[in-house]
Amino acid sequence: MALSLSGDDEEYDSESEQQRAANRPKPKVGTSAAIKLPSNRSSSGARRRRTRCRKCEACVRTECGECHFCKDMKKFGGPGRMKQSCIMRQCIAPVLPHTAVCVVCKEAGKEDTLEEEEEKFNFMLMECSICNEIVHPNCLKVNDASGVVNDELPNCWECPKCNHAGKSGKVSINMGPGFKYASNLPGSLLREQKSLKEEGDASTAVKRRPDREETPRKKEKSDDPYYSKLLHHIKTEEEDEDPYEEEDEEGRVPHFRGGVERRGRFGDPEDEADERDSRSSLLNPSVKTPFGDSDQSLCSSPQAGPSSEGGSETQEKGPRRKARRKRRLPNRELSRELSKALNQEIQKTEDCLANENRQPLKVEPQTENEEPQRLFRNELGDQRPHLKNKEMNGTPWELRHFYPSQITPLGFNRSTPTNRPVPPHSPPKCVQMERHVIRPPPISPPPDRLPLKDGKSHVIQREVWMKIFGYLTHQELCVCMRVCKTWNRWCCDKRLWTMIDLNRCTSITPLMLSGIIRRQPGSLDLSWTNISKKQLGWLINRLPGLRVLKLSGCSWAAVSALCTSSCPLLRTLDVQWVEGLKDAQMRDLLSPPTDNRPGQLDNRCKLRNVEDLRLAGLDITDTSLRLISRQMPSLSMLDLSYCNHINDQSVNLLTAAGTTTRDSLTDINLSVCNRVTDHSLNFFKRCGSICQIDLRFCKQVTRTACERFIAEMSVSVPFRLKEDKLLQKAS
DNA sequence: GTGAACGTAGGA
DNA sequence: TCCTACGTTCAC
Repeated sequence: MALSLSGDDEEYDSESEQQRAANRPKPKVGTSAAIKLPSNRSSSGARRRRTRCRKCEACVRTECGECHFCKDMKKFGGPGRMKQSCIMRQCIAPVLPHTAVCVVCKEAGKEDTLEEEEEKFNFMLMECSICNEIVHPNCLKVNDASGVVNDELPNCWECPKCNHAGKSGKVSINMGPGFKYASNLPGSLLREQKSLKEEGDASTAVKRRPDREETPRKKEKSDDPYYSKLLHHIKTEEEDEDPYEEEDEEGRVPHFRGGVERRGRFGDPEDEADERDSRSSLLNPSVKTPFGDSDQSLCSSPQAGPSSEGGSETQEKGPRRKARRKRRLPNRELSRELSKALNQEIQKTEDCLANENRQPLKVEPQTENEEPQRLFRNELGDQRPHLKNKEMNGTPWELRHFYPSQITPLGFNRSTPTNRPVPPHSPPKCVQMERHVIRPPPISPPPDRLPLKDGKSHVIQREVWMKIFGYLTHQELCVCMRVCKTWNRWCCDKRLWTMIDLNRCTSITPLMLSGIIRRQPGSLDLSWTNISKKQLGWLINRLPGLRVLKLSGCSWAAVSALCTSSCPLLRTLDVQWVEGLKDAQMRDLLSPPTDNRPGQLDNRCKLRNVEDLRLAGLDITDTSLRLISRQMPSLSMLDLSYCNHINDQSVNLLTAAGTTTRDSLTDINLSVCNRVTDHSLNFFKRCGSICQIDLRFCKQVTRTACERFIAEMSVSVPFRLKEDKLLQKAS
């Protein structure tokens, strides 16, 4: 028995009840939270709590003061009930406490006193993720077995005894060292499938064992010195991560990731499509079409994860989809490729992590057909009427497709309206991810140099490689990630992922979400995706450093996640063409966060630091503009194009005396606002910082008025007409 | 299913 | 002794 806490639990229950009665406001029934550590720690014992390494990037950061947990802290005015570390300070490599000792010799780790790497390993404390026993490997007298080192978590392995006995790490699904705040992950997003627990241990034990033996991260202690193994990484990597070998493995997990997809990028597209079709037919005759087109493959395919939501578009029949594909824009293709590659890479990372942590990522279906069928039944349930035939904001969809392609205002990275992806009706139902911690990435993922086959290291240092990687596109980075483990780690460096663009990716999967968190981008483009409210809320709460968020074309249901979450550093918010976003919703968006803890009051606008706000195509009126001018003192760029309710009075509001926007606005886009007239130009004369006024396609604005504006402003600020009715400050 | 709450381990 | 925060439970 790996974790036989039952006895302790019973004993502790009564005790903790008494304690709680005194401490908790509301008496609760049940067991206490913490595990009582037995005085004599043995193999039957509870796990040692881990503590900060105090060295990693996260540990040396200061608290952000803005995240969920910071806000709870007393020092930030919170009640201090949650007692959790700042999201930004989640230690990347939590270590055993200083008080930990070897269960055999009762001594602490002694690796610091040794020079030889192999000796270091033998005398460092290693905690078994299965039996929790902490020992010096040297103190073990088991010669015919091997320990499996988890190189993601310091001092963690599966001890030779457990490994030899064939015990699996499954028992530590929620208990394993380093699995911090796993329970804080929304279960519907990141969770091992419920059935995982319910399904028979016997069957999973039988299954998982071979999986574990194939894990690329595994290191056998036995005869090979540990660190010489590390130095031979590159060799191991090449063997372990052979693409074709992996392909075999992927074939067994068809609903998560298909090897054909990856290979497809190197081969003939038509052949690949055929092969996908045939393979998918083999895998699941009922799920044929999604494989037939590459834009499906990006992430809403069964490979991309069972939570692939919605996507009625993705369920369309092959020929029709192929025809449409040819009309698509190159950036869309790129975006698809990227999301596909990202998804693959993320899945790979998840697989590795799951293996490292000895946790099953998923339960393989009993038959190959089983899981995909279930998935698609789930997805097909809800299909919204296609919005292409609808009108929004009084502008026919056809026109909305037409105009933006002609108008590309300078300084505004406008997303063009397109077919809105079908949003998820409900949070993912059958997500299969283990409850491992999603930690922010280290700034400089180890090792420092690329290990070579001959045991030496490559002459080029990591930082030089990083500079080279810096020239690659994300798509290319995803390819590099498949080269070897070291490159996989290095390419995950968040410096290479400051911007993540999933624009028009029709399905956002949990794997993608965790990949995003791991990369901690400063800029995230989720425009025209079917991200759900829960997913978005989960993301925002874990991206405290997010500065640019693009959600154009998403549903208000999803965007409303911004109402309850806080993104203090957000500078750019793009909510163009968000369906259902009107004045009432803007009010919710601009009101103080609703997730304040009791006793904690933050009346400041969640979006108070936004400088660039994109509201094109929304049915908003002066009511929203009043709020904006009050709540966004730093707003300098405002896109109100295609807002048919915007008129001269709106401009008057934004530029009125006493408003912050009067002085902060530098760029304003009012193109295709048909109620705006020449009179608005008079109001803009009051703006001290205005540099660009876009009035293109405003029917009631005349060129004469623009020229008059330029003439009158020339005394103080020289303007010019860059295009018809596009006024720009002359530099 | 989810995340707030909390006992207490561990460090200063 | 005080503070931080890990790892757990359980109310919602």
